[in-house]
Amino acid sequence: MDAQVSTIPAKRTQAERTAESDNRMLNAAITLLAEKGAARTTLKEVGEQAGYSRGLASYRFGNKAGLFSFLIRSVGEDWLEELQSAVTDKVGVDAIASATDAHYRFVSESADRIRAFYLLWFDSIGPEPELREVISKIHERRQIDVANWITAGIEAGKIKPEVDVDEVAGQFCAAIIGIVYQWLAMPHDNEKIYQLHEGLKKQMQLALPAK
Amino acid sequence: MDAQVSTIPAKRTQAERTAESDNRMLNAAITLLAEKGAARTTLKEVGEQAGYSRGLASYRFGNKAGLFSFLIRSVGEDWLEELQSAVTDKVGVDAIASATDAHYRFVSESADRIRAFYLLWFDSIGPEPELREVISKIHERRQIDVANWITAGIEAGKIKPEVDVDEVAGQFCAAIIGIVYQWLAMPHDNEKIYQLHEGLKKQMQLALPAK
DNA sequence: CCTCTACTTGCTTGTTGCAAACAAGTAAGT
DNA sequence: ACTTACTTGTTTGCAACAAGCAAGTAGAGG
Repeated sequence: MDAQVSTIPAKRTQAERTAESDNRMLNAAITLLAEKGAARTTLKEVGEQAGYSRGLASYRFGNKAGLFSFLIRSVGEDWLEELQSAVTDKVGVDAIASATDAHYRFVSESADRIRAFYLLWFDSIGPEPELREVISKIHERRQIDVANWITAGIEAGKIKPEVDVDEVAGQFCAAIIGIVYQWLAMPHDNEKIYQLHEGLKKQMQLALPAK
Repeated sequence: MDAQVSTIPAKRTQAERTAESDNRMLNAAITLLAEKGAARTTLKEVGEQAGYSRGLASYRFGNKAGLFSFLIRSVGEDWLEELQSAVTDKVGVDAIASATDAHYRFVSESADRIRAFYLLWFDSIGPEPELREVISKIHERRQIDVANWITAGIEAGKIKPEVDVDEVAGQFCAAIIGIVYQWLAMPHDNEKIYQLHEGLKKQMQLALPAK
């Protein structure tokens, strides 16, 4: 039931203690989410699987939404950066193609982190405002990133300046969400997920014609 | 708390009784779902708001998943037909444009039915197999409908025969899901939802070039 | 510089309330 | 009479909170 013990320095500062318990619980939550979904993941199990008591997750995060928003924040930051760094200094269609490829790679290697993250993403819609705000922020930032890639492409003279940047960026983000949905709904059908990413790249080429 | 009483014929057949309680509970569930989301909707409230006892929803549907899959089945059937009937006998890009317009219309009039339906749609991903099957069927059927519109367009000589029908159909369905996500996530921002539907129509025109 | 003591903070255990699920009963229709 | 719709009683399990215990921190007297 319990996890790694490894080297316990016997004497740790309070900050180290919480940092470790936070981390352990985060990992436990990710595993449980990927395994059983949000509804069937209990705070009790999170605490226990992290090697603590049934009550710790409750105590630390207040409630399920607290834990989940902590998770989204942690994973979300990394995730945005990972996508950005896949793009490096590319612009326009190239940037979007690289991001799409990277997205497919991450998703098809099926890391529990990503799965848990997107699960919460979908779990949080509906009129529960607790996670909504955190997630909205990530959506905004993602769409801004995409819009910037496009405008950079225009400024580099690689894309017709007439295109409606925000519209295409919105279209791209919506399509990614749709693809992720399919991925979560049918995790086995990798072929389809690949096809959807490829198709999206083609679509973006059409939507962002060269000058 | 309780709803319409209207004309109670005092003497009803058993079939009529269940039909009515089913209906009342369905409506109660739709209202509650749209109001509080899936997690906070309780079987107890569904029964009581429908004008029955706290236990009836449990008894009738077995469990939450039972109620939800009943709801998805009921609403899903109508919903597919409504979309199909908006297309009537159009083919190709026209059919897709009509369906997209209809989708926008339904969504922006914000009927609780549609909202509850799509809420469950997103709620059901993750490793809970109970609703997955029902929803997968609807996805399949929707994608087949779209593919048929496209092939009909090809056969009518309005679309280049080289297009990958399944790929474009998949792309369209994914995009719709992404749009619905945005709609549920930010119900106020109607302008954006309109823009996304319009953008999707444009994208489809590009993806389905005339012969 | 040590260390004893007061305190703060991390974590656990006890308890309450509520919903899901099921069982057993009552009432309405056949 | 008996079958089917519905209700009420009961169990189980989780979330949420409160109160207590234990580990770590700081500050004054030696």
